[in-house]
Amino acid sequence: MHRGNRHGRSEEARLSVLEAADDLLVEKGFAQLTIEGIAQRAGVAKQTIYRWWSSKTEILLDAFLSDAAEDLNPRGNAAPDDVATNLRRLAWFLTRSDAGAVFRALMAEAQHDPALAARLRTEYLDKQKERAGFTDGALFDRLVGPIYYRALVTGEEITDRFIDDLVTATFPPASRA
Amino acid sequence: MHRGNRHGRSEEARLSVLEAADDLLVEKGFAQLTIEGIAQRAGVAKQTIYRWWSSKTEILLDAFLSDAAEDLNPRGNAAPDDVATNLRRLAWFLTRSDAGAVFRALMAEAQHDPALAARLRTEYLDKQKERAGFTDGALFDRLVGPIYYRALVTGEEITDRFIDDLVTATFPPASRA
Amino acid sequence: MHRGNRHGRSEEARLSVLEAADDLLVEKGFAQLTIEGIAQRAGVAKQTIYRWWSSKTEILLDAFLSDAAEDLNPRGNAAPDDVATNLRRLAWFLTRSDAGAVFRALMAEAQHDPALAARLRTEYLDKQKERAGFTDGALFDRLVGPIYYRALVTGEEITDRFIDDLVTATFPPASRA
Amino acid sequence: MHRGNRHGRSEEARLSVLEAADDLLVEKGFAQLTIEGIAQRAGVAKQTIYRWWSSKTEILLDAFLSDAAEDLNPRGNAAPDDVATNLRRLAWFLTRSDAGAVFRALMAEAQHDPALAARLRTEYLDKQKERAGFTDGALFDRLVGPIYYRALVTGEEITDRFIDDLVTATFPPASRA
DNA sequence: GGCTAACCGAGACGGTACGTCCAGTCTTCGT
DNA sequence: ACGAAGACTGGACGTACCGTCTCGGTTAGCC
Repeated sequence: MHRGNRHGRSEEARLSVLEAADDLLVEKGFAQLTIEGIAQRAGVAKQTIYRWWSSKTEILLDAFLSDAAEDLNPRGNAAPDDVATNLRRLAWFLTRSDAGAVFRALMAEAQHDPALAARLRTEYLDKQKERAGFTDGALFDRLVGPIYYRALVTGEEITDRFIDDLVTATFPPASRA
Repeated sequence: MHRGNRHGRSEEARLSVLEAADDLLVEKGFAQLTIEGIAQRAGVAKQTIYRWWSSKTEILLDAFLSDAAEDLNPRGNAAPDDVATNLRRLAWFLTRSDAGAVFRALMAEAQHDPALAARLRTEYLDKQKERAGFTDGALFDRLVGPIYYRALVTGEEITDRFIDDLVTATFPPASRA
Repeated sequence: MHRGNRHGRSEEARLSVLEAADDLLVEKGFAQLTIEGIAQRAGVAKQTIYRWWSSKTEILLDAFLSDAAEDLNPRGNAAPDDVATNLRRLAWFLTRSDAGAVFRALMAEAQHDPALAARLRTEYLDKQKERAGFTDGALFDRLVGPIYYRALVTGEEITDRFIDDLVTATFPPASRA
Repeated sequence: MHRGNRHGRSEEARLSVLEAADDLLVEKGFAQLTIEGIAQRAGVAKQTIYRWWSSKTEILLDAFLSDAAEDLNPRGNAAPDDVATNLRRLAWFLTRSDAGAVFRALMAEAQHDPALAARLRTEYLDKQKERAGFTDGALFDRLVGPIYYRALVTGEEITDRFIDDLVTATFPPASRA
């Protein structure tokens, strides 16, 4: 593995930064996450971080997009059973996974960082919607909205029952026949 | 109003801190909001702030709870028409009002501050649900979840059409008769 | 001893900074002397240093002027015997004392720092000349110049013989009678 | 001129480094002179500098010795008239020439760099003394010392009058006859 | 005339210190 | 007793250079 030459950046440094950022976020939380801490944990000079990223959120976004997106690939289609399964996966992702912790931190920062908000939407949320196979955006929002609401806002547990009721109410049995 | 006295805290100082915090949040965003900045704008010593609040989020929470909660009082009851009206008010609050900006910032911080999250829930969200007159929490979440989702996550516009469809889907006409 | 209050600066902090700077200069030399190192050795925050001094040379000048000037008070008058004694003291100061090490460092910096050069002249050199009781500046320079030259430039030892010859040549015996 | 060969270093690179160092010293002063700056100005890679010089002072010394020494060749011998002329040339060199600026910077660094001090003495000062034709070192020092003193220490102007008095005092008319 | 060694430029790397900013604590004075 | 003022320790910020390194390109001189 090369480190510092005219071919450009060191992949080794890049990966250890992303991993360190991920780990430290989960360990100490966003507020206690510092560039200096990441550099130290990654065994990398601060300047190397500033050369390639402009802020800690950008590091997290990078880490999130590269190692988390695929975990979340919805499968199946918009049929109710598949929908329920995918919503359960979404709930697990948002509330239980490490990548979800990173996502919550990014979502939080996006509240006062429009550029980050835009990147999160185009590079993650929009792709989620596409992969889920929904043509009706409002319908999609009525399904995932309550999940995000509990995960990000109330913190209330997202039970299977909650998801089943949500799917049933959105696709009433009467309309299935 | 008294300043430097033996009669307890200065109401004048308290109000000018809350106002300064509110203003600076809207002007410069959460990240650029500092205790020192608030103290300077409010014409108050830093120590005075630390004596009564423990962090900038607590100042914001104080400001939010005292001057924004009442704006949001739902009216009417859980009947569909009132529900739609209240959801429209909620959407306006979250996306258009200054208090909404404070709320988004607080929500963001709550992602990595469990104490703040708890206070936001007990002192704001729970009361909202109560005042809205919903006995079924899951039903309430299916209604407001999509609103919060668009306001906090996707940033997509919350149109009247979106709200009407949401209400209609949640209370299908068939079930009204 | 007070530390940080509205009466102004902490004398304790001031003195420990000056002492730390002096010590570190002698121990490690000017190039290895850093503000961070001084702060650490003095048990003081970097900001406290930057609040009162603008550079490491200013700290050294402060230390030099306060603790070294009096050591050098010339005594007697411009009579040859007193002159020789005072020149010996000057030679010892420049080449052997800790304060002399600080002075050499300051002289060095003054080569590319006109403000420092000016302060050194007005606050130290001029006073030296005055205290020595010389009315003829050129005469004074012919006496001390060779001492400084050996101390700062050639590093050659300044022997008693060298000083005696210097005084004899400057005040020829013929002129004494 | 070649770049990339197996016959040793590029004269082109060497000269442009020396010139860049000289120029930058005069322009920005010793403290602001950096290896990176020299490399950039000279259009040369940093590594090329580190391959041939070990520090910025070594570059300056190289530049100084190669382009300044000859300017200073004393002429004539130790006779009073020649001496005065040579002292005037020395004063001009130290206070007015670009090479003098480099020399002052080197002298300054030599205060805390014994190796540099040694090289300056053997490769410049000793040769000066030899070329001046003085057998009595102390006598030489009594002549040049006051010049260096004013140039390096007090910054006071070195007038023709000052030099004439210096020579007269050192070689009293009575002793000439 | 292709090979190859020596030197070149470029520039990324791990580090250290810079000078600044803000956090949170403390002490004193004035009201 | 409280508020204003402001100095203090502490620590992260983002920047500038340090000195080291690896790489690809150029150019002799040799086979």
